[in-house]
Amino acid sequence: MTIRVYNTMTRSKEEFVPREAGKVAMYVCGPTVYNHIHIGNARTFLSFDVIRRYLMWRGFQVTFVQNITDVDDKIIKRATEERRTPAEIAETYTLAFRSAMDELGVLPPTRQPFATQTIPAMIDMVKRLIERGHAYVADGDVYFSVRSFPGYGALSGRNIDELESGARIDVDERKQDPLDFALWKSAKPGEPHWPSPWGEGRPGWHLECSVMSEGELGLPLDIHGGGSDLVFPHHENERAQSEAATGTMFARYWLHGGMLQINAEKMSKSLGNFLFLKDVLARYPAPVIRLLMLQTHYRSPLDFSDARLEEARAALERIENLVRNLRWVGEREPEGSGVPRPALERLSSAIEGTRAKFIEEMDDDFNTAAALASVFELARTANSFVSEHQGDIGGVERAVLHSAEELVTDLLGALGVDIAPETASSYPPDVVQVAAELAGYQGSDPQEAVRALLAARDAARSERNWAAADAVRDGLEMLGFTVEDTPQGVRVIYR
RNA sequence: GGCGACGUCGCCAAGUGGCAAGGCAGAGGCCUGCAAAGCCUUUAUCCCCGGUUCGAAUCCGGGCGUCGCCUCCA
Repeated sequence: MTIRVYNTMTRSKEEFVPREAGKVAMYVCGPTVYNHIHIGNARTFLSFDVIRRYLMWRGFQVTFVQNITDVDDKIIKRATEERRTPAEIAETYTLAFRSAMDELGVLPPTRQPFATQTIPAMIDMVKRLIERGHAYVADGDVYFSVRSFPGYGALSGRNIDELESGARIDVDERKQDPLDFALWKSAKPGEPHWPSPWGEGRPGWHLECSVMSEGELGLPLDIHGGGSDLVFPHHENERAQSEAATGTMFARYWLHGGMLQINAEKMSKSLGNFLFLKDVLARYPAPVIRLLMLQTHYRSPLDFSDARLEEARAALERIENLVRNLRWVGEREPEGSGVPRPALERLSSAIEGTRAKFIEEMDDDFNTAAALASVFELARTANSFVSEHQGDIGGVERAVLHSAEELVTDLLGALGVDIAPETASSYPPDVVQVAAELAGYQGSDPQEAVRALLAARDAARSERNWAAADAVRDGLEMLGFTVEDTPQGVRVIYR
């Protein structure tokens, strides 16, 4: 079985064959650290986190490199506004970025180079481009000559002449062609600067990704990823620089994620309709946000809203309940005499079928929505099995149900969704007080207190004293517990 | 103006030639002392018009609508 990916370069799905068997060299454009990242940035990083995790799950050794762009016009602008140095701005938002990614559950990159620590290699690439006739110096600036690179436009599907006629490009006298872009910019007073053969200056956008990806991974990269708004000009220019400088293919597969929208419009800082990731994380747990993203294919536009977050929350609960139900059955002593063989075999084959379907869908350009559907179908099958046969669960059945539980957590884990285990250790201390009032509990241990409350409720129920029983349940629910009476007895969930 | 993507149930969404996945929400029912969880039942000639085909949501042409890129953008 092979994995197929949609390659922007060829506009088609292709079989994924890495340059070295079993290993994947992956580069995803990281943030320019001039502000907190927004939920649209987060979508892209989440999409590539899922791709990376899935490739790992499928047995590839993935080297994942993501840059931090810590020198840029926007950082300088922000620094001026806040009367801080660009380095301070960059540091502040680098730390914010890392902690937000961590909270979102995005795996840290294998390596995360900084643009400012790669300046000599950038200067070196600019030199190579000048030597090869792909760049020229003008007044302390260095420009890349797009006409010197025959494949320019191939990635984004445009040609130079059309771009020029469409032109909203500022005409700069120093450029030989309006589409030429800066490799090196001479520094104005007060701007960060580094010495170079062309005078004090700083690198242009695009250059850092070319240099860092090559430096960390070597060429060609297997996967180069980013949001679809980076296709032009950023990735087009990166590719032109790198291939012109090295004569080697830059990236084997170009993957681009769809835009996140709010009210059917792209969210962007310039439109002012953006949400910071940190603010969304303050209201919804990371797995809810991740599940919302997973329910749409990574290349499609995704409309983001509170309503969709609520839906995702409910959908995640369905999966969590499934796992909880399976664990609950698995932890009981098997008492039943067994389930008819055909029913058990249907369950077993559903479990195997789910794994196969999940892999088939994910192998097809990371179709997370369809892969998730296979898990939901298993939920129905396993839940009905339990509800139909709950009195007959024996050792064999228990083992099969346990394998279903393991499969669900494994598959969701492959997508980066951790199904939270029950954490009995973190019961709130207030429960002791409630237990003292309602159950005459004398001790100080929250877990014992809960047990005492449940025993008191049980006693009340057997006397058909519903008021007393419900008082216990209400007391527990006020503290965040959910009390459920199952055919196997009462269980309590704390979240 | 140029290039590109998309239009599938009330909402979200998968599905690129052969009986239209899944999630959320709604309705009815089962289970329960009541709940919770769960189960069952229930809602789609796939934007419109033509064409190709034995057969089209899926391919082709036209129309309408939405969005993205072309300028910093994930």
